[in-house]
Amino acid sequence: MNGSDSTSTVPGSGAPRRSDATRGAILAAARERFATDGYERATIRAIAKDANIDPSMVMRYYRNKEGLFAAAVAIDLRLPDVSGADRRQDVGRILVEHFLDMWENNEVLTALLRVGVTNRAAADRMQGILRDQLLPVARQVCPDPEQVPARAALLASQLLGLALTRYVLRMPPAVGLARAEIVAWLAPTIQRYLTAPSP
Amino acid sequence: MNGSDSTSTVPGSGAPRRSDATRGAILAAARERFATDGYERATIRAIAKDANIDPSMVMRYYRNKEGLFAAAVAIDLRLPDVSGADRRQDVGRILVEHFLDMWENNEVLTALLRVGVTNRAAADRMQGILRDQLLPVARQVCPDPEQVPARAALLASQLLGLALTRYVLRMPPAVGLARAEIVAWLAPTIQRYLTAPSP
DNA sequence: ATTGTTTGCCAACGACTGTTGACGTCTTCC
DNA sequence: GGAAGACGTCAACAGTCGTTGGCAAACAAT
Repeated sequence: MNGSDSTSTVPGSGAPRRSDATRGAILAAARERFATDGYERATIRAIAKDANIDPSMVMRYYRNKEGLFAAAVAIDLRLPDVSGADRRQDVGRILVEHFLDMWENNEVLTALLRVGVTNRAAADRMQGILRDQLLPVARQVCPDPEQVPARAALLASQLLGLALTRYVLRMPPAVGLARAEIVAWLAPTIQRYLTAPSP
Repeated sequence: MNGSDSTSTVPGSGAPRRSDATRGAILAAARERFATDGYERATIRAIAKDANIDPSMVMRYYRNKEGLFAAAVAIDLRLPDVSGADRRQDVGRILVEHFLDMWENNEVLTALLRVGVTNRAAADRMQGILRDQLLPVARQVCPDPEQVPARAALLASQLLGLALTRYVLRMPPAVGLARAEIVAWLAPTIQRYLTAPSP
């Protein structure tokens, strides 16, 4: 089938092992199952079957189901730099477009949201992403540093809400929105949450 | 300990049965478990234990786990009428305040969102609520009838996103927002999604 | 007092879960 | 060559799940 995709094996450290193909297949299958089924219903047996290996291999390479999930779901939002004065007044549009690209090309985001709703560890992971990746962006464009967390939370609420209705719940009217429509409607909202004077 | 609360027994039809207290206890325990644990981890055994009865009673009265969930989670958003010309220009604030009241006093909403993310039947139920309860409100205030579904979807994305970050994921900065802050920030967003000319 | 029905508890079923350990095979190094 | 270890398969464990049927007590109707 394939040999390497954008989110494949080799995190960059350690020598290449003979089992890297298997490890990669497990991770790919795990990501897909977690994304579509959530944590509990994503069975290790089902994941192993998808990866065409024995369930015990999953345990050998990732210790736990927890360990598998932790290894399968690592998220880097790759948020762009918006500190430039010119980009700062477009931060709404830039962020919305970036998020749409991310969500449509990376099933890991769906997996994390689906699992985070019922799994504490995954919810904590999402908090970490908000704190380490979203908050710095808000800091770049917010007028008052003290309001940064609140404004980042508002930002997260709108973006995650869109992802929830469109990519997780798949509500028809949310799925039916064209990309340009979403950007046109949401960009001003995000722009206001981040840069407008507090109301 | 209590005898009757706002969401207790007797849906209004049928003769009162001797087991109504038990049925109510089961439903109350089920709502709490579904709200905090999601569908899979909300065990029938755990629910029965909370209600101080035998697990088999749950099956007798609600047939299935599915049946129990269907009986436990029935949602009426009690959305206010906003057709009046004076209320129409306040629809953003009115809806946000109404949703905050709902979410903070009704654990059933949390249950439905938590379960809907991984359970098809619950997701369909949410679609039904959007269609039957949210869409009519949007129809009352939208300029162009053709845009009603899209605008209702935007409305849902912002309100569900807030509920997700604040009541389900419990992200600290979202939990830390004061009620007045939320209303001040979100009301203009909702107002715009529903009434502004399309961008 | 006797029926029939409702309510409840108990024990158990089959299926499925995460996880473990033993065992054969293939690769690698000396 | 042989030794050491990585890789993979198989069978099984202990536990939990939803669900079922039988049986005793409490009630209702006659």
